[in-house]
Amino acid sequence: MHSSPRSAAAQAQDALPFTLDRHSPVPLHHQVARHLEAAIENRVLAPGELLGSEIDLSVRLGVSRTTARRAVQTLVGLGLLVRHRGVGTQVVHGQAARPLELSSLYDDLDAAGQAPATRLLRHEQIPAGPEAAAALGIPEGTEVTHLERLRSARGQPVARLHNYLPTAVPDLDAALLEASGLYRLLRSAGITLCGARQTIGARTATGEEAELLGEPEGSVLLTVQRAAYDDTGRVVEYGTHLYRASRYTFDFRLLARP
Amino acid sequence: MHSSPRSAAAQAQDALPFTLDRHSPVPLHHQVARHLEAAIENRVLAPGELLGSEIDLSVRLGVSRTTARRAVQTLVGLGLLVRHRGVGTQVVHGQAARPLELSSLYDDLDAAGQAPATRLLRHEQIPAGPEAAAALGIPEGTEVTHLERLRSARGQPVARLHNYLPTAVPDLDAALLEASGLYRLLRSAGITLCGARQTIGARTATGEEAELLGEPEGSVLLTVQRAAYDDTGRVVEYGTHLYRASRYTFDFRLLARP
DNA sequence: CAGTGGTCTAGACCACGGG
DNA sequence: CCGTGGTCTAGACCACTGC
Repeated sequence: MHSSPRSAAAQAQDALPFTLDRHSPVPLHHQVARHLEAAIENRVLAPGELLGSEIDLSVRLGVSRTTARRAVQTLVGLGLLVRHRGVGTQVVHGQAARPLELSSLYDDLDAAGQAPATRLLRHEQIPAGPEAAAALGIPEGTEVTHLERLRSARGQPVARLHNYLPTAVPDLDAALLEASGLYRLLRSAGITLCGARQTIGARTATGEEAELLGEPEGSVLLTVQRAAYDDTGRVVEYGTHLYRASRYTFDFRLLARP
Repeated sequence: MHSSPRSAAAQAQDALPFTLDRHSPVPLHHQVARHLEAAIENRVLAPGELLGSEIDLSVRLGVSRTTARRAVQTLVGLGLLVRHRGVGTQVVHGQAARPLELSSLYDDLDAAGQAPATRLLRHEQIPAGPEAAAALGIPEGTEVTHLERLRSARGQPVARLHNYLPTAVPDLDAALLEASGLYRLLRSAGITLCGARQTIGARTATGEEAELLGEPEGSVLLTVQRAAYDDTGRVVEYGTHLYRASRYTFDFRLLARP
């Protein structure tokens, strides 16, 4: 580590002359983490490269070791850095392993340039059936908001979406629902989703389903039931969806238990 | 919070008279987290119940606030506790939202009492094909270990599993492979998986696949491709699997990005 | 206003890994 | 051996909540 004239770690740190704003409302450790993340993203810090020690980092940034360490910890949690006791901290090899996201189909398609579109087939208040009631944790027959939507990408139907919301969400009109994803609208309404339980299966399509999705009868569908909850653990949305298996697959990441 | 004669929070804390072993190799914050988790699991701390403040907790346990806070933080990360500034920390409502695990099918079935069994159909060293090579990040034609297994539950076939390993794993014999899950064996061999990228789709079965799985030809299968990587981001296993959709669904949790 | 969680500091000791 | 990350402490100030 003391190879002359200067160690690789010291050189790596020289490439990080970013400044911190101590009067910003954004926490110091978060500022540090953001800058480190950007450096890794831009390959300023190459995969496998050793960062300087936490002590060095804290001294150079003028923060306590605890704060520097917390920033590093964040990136370790994101899978961008790896720490080895007695060795040091290095940028992870291979493609970064970003953690799982609670994805919105609309946003996913949008990000992939698939030109998503939505047709609102139903928007009503109905008494909750047994399945939706159980998933939402409310008594059967309670009034819930029910949505049925047909999602297309590049002009072709991809999915039929059924959603049940236990609370009436204001400002949830057809125009908005056809122009954006439901999760984005819920967030705008002040409902922050924290996670979801999800079940994926597959079966053949009924005649009605096949016609709606533009598939031959008996073709293969992916089925999804998803219950999304907020940060208090309350289920705020339950959906049961069908995807054309010929045009869609689920792609996501798993994290091992620590 | 100062209702006489004693606050609910104080009562809740009285139910946690656990002792800490300061000479144990297991960290204090982890001991605290384990005990808190058990208390929540056993409903000693009821959902929605307020814990005492972090200061109280640290004083009662005789640790610093930082240590107590770290334990609480762990459980917040696990989705068991929720914190609100100015209010306090409370046990999450509804069913606990345990985070996602990198599951082993064998262990999942075992835990569900489904009496899993494995038949080893193939175990060989072969040159990597284009798909496996790309997934493993190695040149095409490199020698890899290839496994083909048939997984059953309660005597009925459930899945056909193909696995590719870039390194020859010693002690990977038929007896072990038929008596346990692959991930458990890899862990025993010192390979610790950290996460995985996964794609789930569906299609109909070919005649050969249908026969192997005991399904009629043309029945629906769930398809899974999974690349598992270790803590350095290197892919250490690639698998492509088929599941009988009539007998299996994927059940897992998603966490929203923070 | 008092109490809460959120952040930050400047120290300390330990366990591990490499030279 | 020394440097690393892993843990822990005792204090401090702030922003937010509810009364």
